[in-house]
Amino acid sequence: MLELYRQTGKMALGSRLRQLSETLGEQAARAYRLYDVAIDPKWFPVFYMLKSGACLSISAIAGAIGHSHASVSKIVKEMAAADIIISGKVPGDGRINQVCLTEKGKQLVSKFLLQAEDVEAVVEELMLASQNNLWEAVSEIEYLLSEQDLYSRIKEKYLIREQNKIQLVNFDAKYAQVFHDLNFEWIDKYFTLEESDRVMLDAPQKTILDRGGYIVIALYQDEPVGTCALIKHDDERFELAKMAVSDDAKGKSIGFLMGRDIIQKARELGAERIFLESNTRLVPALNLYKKLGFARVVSEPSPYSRCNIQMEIEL
Amino acid sequence: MLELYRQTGKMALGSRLRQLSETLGEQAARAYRLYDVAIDPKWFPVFYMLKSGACLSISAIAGAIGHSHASVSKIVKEMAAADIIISGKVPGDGRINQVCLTEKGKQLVSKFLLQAEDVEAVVEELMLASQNNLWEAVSEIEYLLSEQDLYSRIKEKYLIREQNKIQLVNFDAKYAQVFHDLNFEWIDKYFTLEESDRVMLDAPQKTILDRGGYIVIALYQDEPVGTCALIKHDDERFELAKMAVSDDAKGKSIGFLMGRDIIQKARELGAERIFLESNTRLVPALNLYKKLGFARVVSEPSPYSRCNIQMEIEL
DNA sequence: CTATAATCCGTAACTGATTACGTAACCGAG
DNA sequence: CTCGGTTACGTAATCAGTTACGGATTATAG
Repeated sequence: MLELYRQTGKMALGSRLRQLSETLGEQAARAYRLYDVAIDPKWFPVFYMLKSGACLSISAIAGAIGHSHASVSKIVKEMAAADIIISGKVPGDGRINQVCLTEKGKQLVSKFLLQAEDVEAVVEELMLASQNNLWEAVSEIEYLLSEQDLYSRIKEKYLIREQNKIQLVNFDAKYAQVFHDLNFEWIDKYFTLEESDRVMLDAPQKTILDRGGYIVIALYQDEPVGTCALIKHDDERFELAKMAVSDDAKGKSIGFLMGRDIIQKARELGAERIFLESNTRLVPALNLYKKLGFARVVSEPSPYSRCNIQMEIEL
Repeated sequence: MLELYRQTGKMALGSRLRQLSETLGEQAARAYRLYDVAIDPKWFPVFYMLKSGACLSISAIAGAIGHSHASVSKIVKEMAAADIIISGKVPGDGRINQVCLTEKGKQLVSKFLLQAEDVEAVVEELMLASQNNLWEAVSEIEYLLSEQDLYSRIKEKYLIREQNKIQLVNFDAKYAQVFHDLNFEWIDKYFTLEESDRVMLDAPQKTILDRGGYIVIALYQDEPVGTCALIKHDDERFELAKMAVSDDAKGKSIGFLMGRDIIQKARELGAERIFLESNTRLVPALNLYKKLGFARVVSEPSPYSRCNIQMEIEL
């Protein structure tokens, strides 16, 4: 088993912890039988919460010991059957099931504390004999995870890996079909294609590039999955348009990368500002534009009927 | 929850580890969904064992990954249903179910390794950010427990606690009944009471103490639970006899403590050796005598018919 | 050579937790 | 004062493992 851990590496941390906790639990359970305290080890956390004599509600206990309320509910039922605790409604709030130790339960407390003391001492000795304190190590990891959870830490690595799969390349005749299809797809999905769309999608070379514009194609694992165009209106004023990403490749920041590239290109071409036209229905797109630095402006009506918002960025 | 741990102390180590491992497992599972590797996280250990392309038996895998064979059997069934592995009989041994990756399974390996790499990196970073390395801490604890398990470590503490509940006191008239009953009980259980027994049990003062002997009574939580007598035969030669411990109090080394006390007393009385008579059926008793330093001797036949062995210790 | 023990595996039942869901009680705004 | 939303709780189903048991096959001892 140690051999497995050597092979799998730290990925197996979770299952290794589980295994250790099981070993500990099992051996501790054996040891508890030495002391004649008739408490099932799984009752311990609940017992601990009540040992001072206070009465608590099911969910208060659950919250304190980090179990679900359902779990506490079951444990409480068992302990009540063993006559260690008594539970019942409390006048103040009819929903609450209040749980208290019985006399028998209170008598167990001192015995319980003795065995707790012994276990505590043993664990303490194990820690002292270690270079790395397990208890502290767990605390530290818990703290680190509270700052940023494991999921988002892994996701960061994942995103870096994904970004390396993305390449931005210049438009080329071989991407003409993709340029058409990706844009047709989303326009057709949300709106209806207009004549000006058709012209541009059919002949990007003539309508965009030959007029001093620029088109970037995003490749994901060498497959074209995104397009974005920079259309020249005059020497200072360019338009960002025809931003499209295939559904399969959404969520990989491809739009952001293309947008950044377009802005960079506009600067090179000597533009002073870029504007774009969009629709308030396209919330994710608007967020992307905002992230890229575009701000809303009011200006002349668009040639496209689908557009009800304009944004602009000063370079 | 952290509050609970502060209260319960290290006793909760096991459940704390379990909780951490659950958090890790759950978040990792979420993260794994990012990568499109259609492997259930619980399959990972099995997958890891097979990833090199080797074929293994169910129990070989179970042994290597530290699961029960039943668990591996279930996982293998699931993985086979997902077409990741294939299992079947092997000519050599008809009992064995050999498990191998399918082509589809083999294709998953490289993808799997990528995600493993990311998780590995994240966990590694967590460790580096900690003062106490969790991974190493677990290793150290596992090593310490392999030397002496948690159970026997706790038992040691328990025994010390128990020994403090044991007191040895001199015989007194108020213990006459106990002296009689405890000895009667065990003699009657294994053998039949003889006349010489009866005399001694009925009148220990006259037959033992007044003739220069000694009787020790062991108290457990202030209740008499053990007796042992030192009978004077002549100035140099004493006999250890009437060693009895109540069934309730067995397993607490009470016999050993009384024996040691008797030997000490014999030294004080100027004895040169102590002998005892017993029966080979009483194996635990013989072990105790050996532990006290007695060695087997052959000598004159005993006045008690139940005795078939003599032991002696030189002082 | 045969009887017994050991090994390998699968199924079933159990365990200690969880999530899902339904019900009853409470709360706050109209 | 009632009506939707929230809270407290219990029951049921689920989950990932376990132990228990039994059947088939192999190894071993007499």
